[in-house]
Amino acid sequence: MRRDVFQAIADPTRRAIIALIALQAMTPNTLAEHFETSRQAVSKHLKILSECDLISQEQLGREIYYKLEVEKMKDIDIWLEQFRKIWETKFSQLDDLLATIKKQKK
Amino acid sequence: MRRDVFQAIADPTRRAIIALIALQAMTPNTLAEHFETSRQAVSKHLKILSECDLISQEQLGREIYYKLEVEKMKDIDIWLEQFRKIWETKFSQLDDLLATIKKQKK
DNA sequence: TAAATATGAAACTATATGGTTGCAAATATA
DNA sequence: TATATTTGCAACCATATAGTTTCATATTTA
Repeated sequence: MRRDVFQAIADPTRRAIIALIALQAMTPNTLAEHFETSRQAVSKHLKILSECDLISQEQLGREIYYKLEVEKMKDIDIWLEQFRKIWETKFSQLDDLLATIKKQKK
Repeated sequence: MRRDVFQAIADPTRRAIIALIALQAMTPNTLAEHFETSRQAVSKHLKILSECDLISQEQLGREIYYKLEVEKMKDIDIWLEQFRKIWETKFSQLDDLLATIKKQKK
Protein backbone atom coordinates (compact mmCIF):
# COMPACT_ATOMS: atom_id res chain seq x y z
CA MET A 1 0.00 0.00 0.00
CA ARG A 2 1.41 3.35 -1.07
CA ARG A 3 1.39 5.82 1.76
CA ASP A 4 3.10 9.09 1.10
CA VAL A 5 2.27 12.77 1.47
CA PHE A 6 1.22 13.12 -2.17
CA GLN A 7 -1.24 10.27 -1.94
CA ALA A 8 -2.50 11.67 1.37
CA ILE A 9 -3.36 15.10 -0.02
CA ALA A 10 -5.02 13.65 -3.13
CA ASP A 11 -8.34 13.29 -1.34
CA PRO A 12 -10.35 16.53 -0.94
CA THR A 13 -11.73 15.52 2.47
CA ARG A 14 -8.20 14.93 3.76
CA ARG A 15 -7.10 18.33 2.42
CA ALA A 16 -10.03 19.89 4.29
CA ILE A 17 -9.08 18.02 7.46
CA ILE A 18 -5.51 19.29 7.13
CA ALA A 19 -6.74 22.87 6.67
CA LEU A 20 -9.03 22.60 9.71
CA ILE A 21 -6.51 21.19 12.15
CA ALA A 22 -3.87 23.58 10.88
CA LEU A 23 -5.85 26.30 12.61
CA GLN A 24 -6.67 24.32 15.74
CA ALA A 25 -6.13 20.78 17.04
CA MET A 26 -9.39 18.80 16.95
CA THR A 27 -10.98 15.55 18.01
CA PRO A 28 -12.43 13.13 15.41
CA ASN A 29 -15.96 13.93 16.59
CA THR A 30 -15.52 17.67 16.19
CA LEU A 31 -13.88 17.17 12.81
CA ALA A 32 -16.70 14.94 11.58
CA GLU A 33 -19.23 17.70 12.26
CA HIS A 34 -17.64 19.62 9.39
CA PHE A 35 -18.32 16.87 6.82
CA GLU A 36 -21.17 14.93 5.35
CA THR A 37 -19.49 11.59 5.98
CA SER A 38 -19.56 9.49 9.13
CA ARG A 39 -17.19 9.89 12.06
CA GLN A 40 -15.69 6.50 11.21
CA ALA A 41 -14.84 7.65 7.69
CA VAL A 42 -13.09 10.69 9.16
CA SER A 43 -11.21 8.35 11.49
CA LYS A 44 -9.97 6.38 8.49
CA HIS A 45 -8.71 9.58 6.89
CA LEU A 46 -6.96 10.48 10.14
CA LYS A 47 -5.28 7.08 10.12
CA ILE A 48 -3.96 7.64 6.62
CA LEU A 49 -2.70 11.11 7.56
CA SER A 50 -1.02 9.62 10.63
CA GLU A 51 0.65 6.87 8.64
CA CYS A 52 2.55 9.41 6.57
CA ASP A 53 3.33 11.57 9.62
CA LEU A 54 1.27 14.54 8.46
CA ILE A 55 -0.58 14.62 11.77
CA SER A 56 0.04 13.53 15.35
CA GLN A 57 -2.28 12.85 18.23
CA GLU A 58 -2.51 13.70 21.89
CA GLN A 59 -4.95 11.98 24.22
CA LEU A 60 -6.75 14.00 26.88
CA GLY A 61 -9.01 11.70 28.82
CA ARG A 62 -11.26 9.90 26.35
CA GLU A 63 -10.74 12.58 23.73
CA ILE A 64 -7.91 12.48 21.21
CA TYR A 65 -6.72 15.75 19.75
CA TYR A 66 -5.20 15.59 16.29
CA LYS A 67 -2.82 18.29 15.18
CA LEU A 68 -0.99 19.03 11.96
CA GLU A 69 2.70 18.23 11.70
CA VAL A 70 3.27 21.27 9.55
CA GLU A 71 6.95 20.45 9.06
CA LYS A 72 5.90 17.43 7.00
CA MET A 73 4.05 19.73 4.60
CA LYS A 74 7.44 21.00 3.57
CA ASP A 75 7.95 17.72 1.67
CA ILE A 76 5.52 19.05 -0.91
CA ASP A 77 7.25 22.40 -0.98
CA ILE A 78 10.60 20.69 -1.53
CA TRP A 79 9.23 18.76 -4.51
CA LEU A 80 7.78 21.98 -5.95
CA GLU A 81 11.15 23.68 -5.68
CA GLN A 82 12.42 22.19 -8.96
CA PHE A 83 9.46 23.68 -10.85
CA ARG A 84 9.53 27.00 -9.06
CA LYS A 85 12.87 27.65 -10.76
CA ILE A 86 11.19 27.11 -14.13
CA TRP A 87 8.03 29.14 -13.61
CA GLU A 88 10.06 32.04 -12.32
CA THR A 89 11.90 32.19 -15.65
CA LYS A 90 9.99 34.66 -17.76
CA PHE A 91 10.89 33.25 -21.15
CA SER A 92 9.88 29.60 -21.48
CA GLN A 93 12.76 27.34 -22.47
CA LEU A 94 10.24 24.71 -23.52
CA ASP A 95 8.72 26.84 -26.23
CA ASP A 96 12.29 27.56 -27.26
CA LEU A 97 13.06 23.86 -27.56
CA LEU A 98 9.99 23.11 -29.63
CA ALA A 99 10.88 25.91 -32.01
CA THR A 100 14.34 24.40 -32.41
CA ILE A 101 12.94 20.94 -33.17
CA LYS A 102 10.60 22.40 -35.77
CA LYS A 103 13.46 24.14 -37.57
CA GLN A 104 15.56 20.98 -37.62
CA LYS A 105 12.76 18.94 -39.14
CA LYS A 106 12.18 21.39 -41.98
CA MET B 1 -14.40 11.15 -11.91
CA ARG B 2 -12.28 13.47 -9.83
CA ARG B 3 -9.61 15.12 -11.93
CA ASP B 4 -7.59 17.78 -10.23
CA VAL B 5 -3.93 18.62 -9.83
CA PHE B 6 -3.69 16.94 -6.42
CA GLN B 7 -5.07 13.68 -7.72
CA ALA B 8 -2.76 13.94 -10.73
CA ILE B 9 0.43 14.23 -8.69
CA ALA B 10 -0.57 11.43 -6.31
CA ASP B 11 0.88 8.78 -8.64
CA PRO B 12 4.69 8.44 -8.55
CA THR B 13 4.91 7.63 -12.27
CA ARG B 14 3.03 10.80 -13.10
CA ARG B 15 5.32 12.83 -10.84
CA ALA B 16 8.28 11.33 -12.70
CA ILE B 17 6.69 12.19 -16.06
CA ILE B 18 6.17 15.76 -14.88
CA ALA B 19 9.80 16.02 -13.78
CA LEU B 20 11.04 14.63 -17.10
CA ILE B 21 9.03 16.87 -19.40
CA ALA B 22 9.76 19.86 -17.19
CA LEU B 23 13.30 19.64 -18.52
CA GLN B 24 12.40 18.87 -22.12
CA ALA B 25 9.23 18.23 -24.13
CA MET B 26 8.91 14.54 -25.03
CA THR B 27 6.90 12.05 -27.06
CA PRO B 28 5.04 9.17 -25.36
CA ASN B 29 7.49 6.67 -26.86
CA THR B 30 10.53 8.48 -25.51
CA LEU B 31 8.86 8.89 -22.14
CA ALA B 32 7.96 5.21 -21.93
CA GLU B 33 11.63 4.27 -22.30
CA HIS B 34 12.18 5.75 -18.85
CA PHE B 35 9.70 3.44 -17.15
CA GLU B 36 9.03 -0.25 -16.63
CA THR B 37 5.42 0.07 -17.75
CA SER B 38 4.04 -0.11 -21.28
CA ARG B 39 3.76 2.83 -23.66
CA GLN B 40 -0.04 2.60 -23.38
CA ALA B 41 0.12 2.96 -19.60
CA VAL B 42 2.25 6.08 -20.03
CA SER B 43 -0.32 7.37 -22.53
CA LYS B 44 -3.05 6.93 -19.92
CA HIS B 45 -1.01 8.95 -17.45
CA LEU B 46 -0.52 11.65 -20.08
CA LYS B 47 -4.26 11.74 -20.62
CA ILE B 48 -4.88 12.30 -16.91
CA LEU B 49 -2.24 15.03 -16.80
CA SER B 50 -3.86 16.65 -19.86
CA GLU B 51 -7.33 16.54 -18.35
CA CYS B 52 -6.24 18.75 -15.47
CA ASP B 53 -4.22 21.04 -17.76
CA LEU B 54 -0.86 20.14 -16.23
CA ILE B 55 0.52 19.35 -19.70
CA SER B 56 -0.17 20.32 -23.29
CA GLN B 57 0.69 18.70 -26.59
CA GLU B 58 2.09 19.72 -29.93
CA GLN B 59 2.01 17.44 -32.96
CA LEU B 60 4.99 17.30 -35.31
CA GLY B 61 4.27 14.80 -38.05
CA ARG B 62 3.27 11.54 -36.47
CA GLU B 63 5.02 12.44 -33.22
CA ILE B 64 3.31 14.29 -30.40
CA TYR B 65 5.45 16.32 -28.03
CA TYR B 66 4.10 16.75 -24.51
CA LYS B 67 5.26 19.66 -22.43
CA LEU B 68 4.63 20.82 -18.90
CA GLU B 69 2.23 23.69 -18.26
CA VAL B 70 4.34 24.88 -15.39
CA GLU B 71 1.90 27.68 -14.56
CA LYS B 72 -0.60 25.04 -13.46
CA MET B 73 1.88 23.75 -10.90
CA LYS B 74 1.34 27.02 -9.07
CA ASP B 75 -2.07 25.69 -7.97
CA ILE B 76 -0.20 23.45 -5.55
CA ASP B 77 1.95 26.32 -4.41
CA ILE B 78 -1.14 28.44 -3.79
CA TRP B 79 -2.66 25.72 -1.62
CA LEU B 80 0.59 25.40 0.32
CA GLU B 81 0.64 29.12 1.01
CA GLN B 82 -1.74 28.85 3.99
CA PHE B 83 0.60 26.37 5.69
CA ARG B 84 3.76 28.22 4.80
CA LYS B 85 2.59 31.01 7.09
CA ILE B 86 2.35 28.50 9.92
CA TRP B 87 5.63 26.67 9.43
CA GLU B 88 7.51 29.93 9.19
CA THR B 89 6.31 30.84 12.69
CA LYS B 90 9.00 29.63 15.04
CA PHE B 91 6.81 29.04 18.08
CA SER B 92 4.00 26.59 17.33
CA GLN B 93 0.58 27.97 18.15
CA LEU B 94 -0.80 24.43 18.12
CA ASP B 95 1.35 23.31 21.02
CA ASP B 96 0.25 26.48 22.72
CA LEU B 97 -3.41 25.61 22.22
CA LEU B 98 -3.01 22.09 23.56
CA ALA B 99 -1.27 23.45 26.63
CA THR B 100 -4.21 25.80 27.19
CA ILE B 101 -6.75 22.99 26.89
CA LYS B 102 -4.80 20.88 29.37
CA LYS B 103 -4.78 23.68 31.91
CA GLN B 104 -8.53 24.25 31.54
CA LYS B 105 -9.28 20.58 32.08
CA LYS B 106 -7.23 20.38 35.30
C1' DT C 1 -21.38 0.55 39.87
C1' DA C 2 -24.21 1.54 35.72
C1' DA C 3 -24.90 4.45 31.82
C1' DA C 4 -23.13 7.62 28.51
C1' DT C 5 -19.48 9.22 25.54
C1' DA C 6 -15.38 8.98 22.43
C1' DT C 7 -12.80 6.27 19.73
C1' DG C 8 -10.74 2.61 16.59
C1' DA C 9 -11.13 -1.80 14.24
C1' DA C 10 -13.48 -5.28 11.42
C1' DA C 11 -16.35 -6.75 7.74
C1' DC C 12 -18.47 -5.53 3.79
C1' DT C 13 -19.66 -2.86 -0.68
C1' DA C 14 -19.36 -0.02 -4.85
C1' DT C 15 -16.36 2.39 -7.55
C1' DA C 16 -11.74 4.19 -8.97
C1' DT C 17 -7.16 3.18 -10.33
C1' DG C 18 -3.29 1.46 -12.83
C1' DG C 19 -1.98 -2.00 -15.49
C1' DT C 20 -2.34 -5.24 -19.57
C1' DT C 21 -3.27 -6.77 -24.64
C1' DG C 22 -5.27 -6.00 -29.10
C1' DC C 23 -6.68 -2.93 -32.63
C1' DA C 24 -7.54 1.11 -35.68
C1' DA C 25 -6.02 5.54 -37.58
C1' DA C 26 -2.67 8.76 -39.14
C1' DT C 27 1.80 9.79 -40.90
C1' DA C 28 6.41 8.75 -42.76
C1' DT C 29 9.38 5.93 -45.53
C1' DA C 30 10.91 2.16 -48.75
C1' DT D 1 1.59 1.97 -53.30
C1' DA D 2 2.93 -1.17 -49.57
C1' DT D 3 5.16 -1.25 -45.18
C1' DA D 4 6.76 0.63 -40.85
C1' DT D 5 6.15 3.84 -37.11
C1' DT D 6 3.65 6.55 -33.66
C1' DT D 7 -0.18 7.12 -31.27
C1' DG D 8 -4.82 6.73 -28.77
C1' DC D 9 -8.75 3.96 -27.58
C1' DA D 10 -11.43 -0.11 -26.02
C1' DA D 11 -11.94 -4.11 -23.29
C1' DC D 12 -10.52 -6.47 -19.64
C1' DC D 13 -8.41 -7.53 -14.89
C1' DA D 14 -6.55 -7.24 -10.09
C1' DT D 15 -6.18 -4.25 -6.45
C1' DA D 16 -6.86 0.16 -3.92
C1' DT D 17 -9.95 3.48 -2.15
C1' DA D 18 -13.65 5.64 0.35
C1' DG D 19 -17.59 4.80 2.28
C1' DT D 20 -20.99 2.18 5.28
C1' DT D 21 -22.71 -0.52 9.55
C1' DT D 22 -21.65 -3.13 13.57
C1' DC D 23 -19.01 -3.97 17.57
C1' DA D 24 -15.41 -3.78 21.34
C1' DT D 25 -12.70 -0.90 24.44
C1' DA D 26 -11.54 2.94 27.33
C1' DT D 27 -12.91 6.85 30.01
C1' DT D 28 -16.08 10.02 32.11
C1' DT D 29 -20.19 10.96 34.63
C1' DA D 30 -24.66 10.10 37.05
